[in-house]
Amino acid sequence: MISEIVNKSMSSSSSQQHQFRYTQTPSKVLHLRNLPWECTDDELVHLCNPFGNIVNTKCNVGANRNQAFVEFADLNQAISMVSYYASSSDPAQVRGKTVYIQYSNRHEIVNNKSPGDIPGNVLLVTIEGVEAGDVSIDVIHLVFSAFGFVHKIATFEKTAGFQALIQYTDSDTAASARNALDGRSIPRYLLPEHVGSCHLRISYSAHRDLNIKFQSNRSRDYTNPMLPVNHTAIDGALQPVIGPDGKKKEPESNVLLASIENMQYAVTVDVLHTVFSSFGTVQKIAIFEKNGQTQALIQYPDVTTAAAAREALEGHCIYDGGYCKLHLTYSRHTDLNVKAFSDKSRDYTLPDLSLLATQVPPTGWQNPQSTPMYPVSSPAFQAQVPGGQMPSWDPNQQAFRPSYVPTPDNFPGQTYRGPPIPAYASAAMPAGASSPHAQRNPNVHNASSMGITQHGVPPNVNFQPSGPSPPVPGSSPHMQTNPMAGAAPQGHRPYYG
DNA sequence: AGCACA
Repeated sequence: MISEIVNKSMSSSSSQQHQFRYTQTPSKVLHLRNLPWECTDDELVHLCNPFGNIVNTKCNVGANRNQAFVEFADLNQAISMVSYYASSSDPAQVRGKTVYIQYSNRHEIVNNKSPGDIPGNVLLVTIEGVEAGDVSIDVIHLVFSAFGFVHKIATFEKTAGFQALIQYTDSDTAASARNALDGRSIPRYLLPEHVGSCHLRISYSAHRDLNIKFQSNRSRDYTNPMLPVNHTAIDGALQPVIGPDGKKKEPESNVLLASIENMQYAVTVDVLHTVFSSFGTVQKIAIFEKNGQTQALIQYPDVTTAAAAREALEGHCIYDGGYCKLHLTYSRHTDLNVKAFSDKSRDYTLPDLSLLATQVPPTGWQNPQSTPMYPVSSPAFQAQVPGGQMPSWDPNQQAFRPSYVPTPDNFPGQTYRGPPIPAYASAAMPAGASSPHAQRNPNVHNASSMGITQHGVPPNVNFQPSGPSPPVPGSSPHMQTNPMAGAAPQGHRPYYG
């Protein structure tokens, strides 16, 4: 007995713990633990209200969501509750669980509720890591119907990403869906193959009743089957097409979505422009991060060009050695809204005054099949694109780039490990000739010797558009013909697991 | 059963 006490006092030698255990100064904020994880604010209020006015609560706190804080208007009210249960024979309970109450070590509940935490019958769901086209409204409906009747769904795209408003009958249903799905992932088999993980972030919407005008591919009202159908939205070019194999195919688009795997090297707007310009005029480029993976949207003037680029580049690596492997799909977008000139985006369609003075008139891409799809010699690859194609903005023409100052530091030293040889002429370069080790000498930074002062072309651009000739197997050690081939088995993860 | 969160 005595030794126990001694041990305890010794083990709790830290002043923190000591204070915790013995000198809890009263606070009008109470800390409640051992709550059921389903505990609601209402239940907290119900429990604490008899002792005073509750001005704030914070529920479902902690890793197990089994703690809470309650703030009384007055310190004496908190004291009365603590002392009541300190001497009471029957303990405080929520849903039959004994709740342990003590003074919090803080004196107010701060930031109790962001708007999204105020319960309601409408959920705001952010689907991370996907584009709007990746998750159909039917999939969303399926997933969220598991918790109750879904009245309405409206989807939209915001800066936060692809979002959906899900309307349930009541906030209890909404809460159960939120509790079950927040942070979880939509099962892989319900998603297109190129989608990696896609986590749901769920908060409450302030909406009570969504105003759905049409049944369309972006909104549904399941309570009103008579609602007019927006056929253009449903049947339009954006509607997924079922391929001959019965699998969903994304509709073609003039905008490609590139997911870049194995991003060993920075992939800049310039690099992408270089790569994708081999197939036609690149109008706009936007680079962004989705779930830690770099993606880019590349806009061509027409679907045909985009299709040619996709066909040729799919599965290929920008850099030798399996680095920066491209996975291309069609985007839902048809016209990107990008900053004209930033490090993550470019709009090549805008007139550049400094360019117009000296610019060669742009010539449209004529026949991608009849000419080599990529320049044959590396240094001035940009200028040598056959067909007279001249982008309205040429990264190699420094004189025409008033606001663009190359910053070599953009390449972290440890990744910029070699001469920026845009070995774009894969045909002229035997597979394996460019061994990664030979090329990535950390001491070689002879960018300018290549005639390419633009920093955006990292080492050894050993790009191998297939075009007329098939890809060379084994040219990149890590290259898989089908990038998804190895991923399929583990793609099936347990439902919401 | 043991202190949140931007």
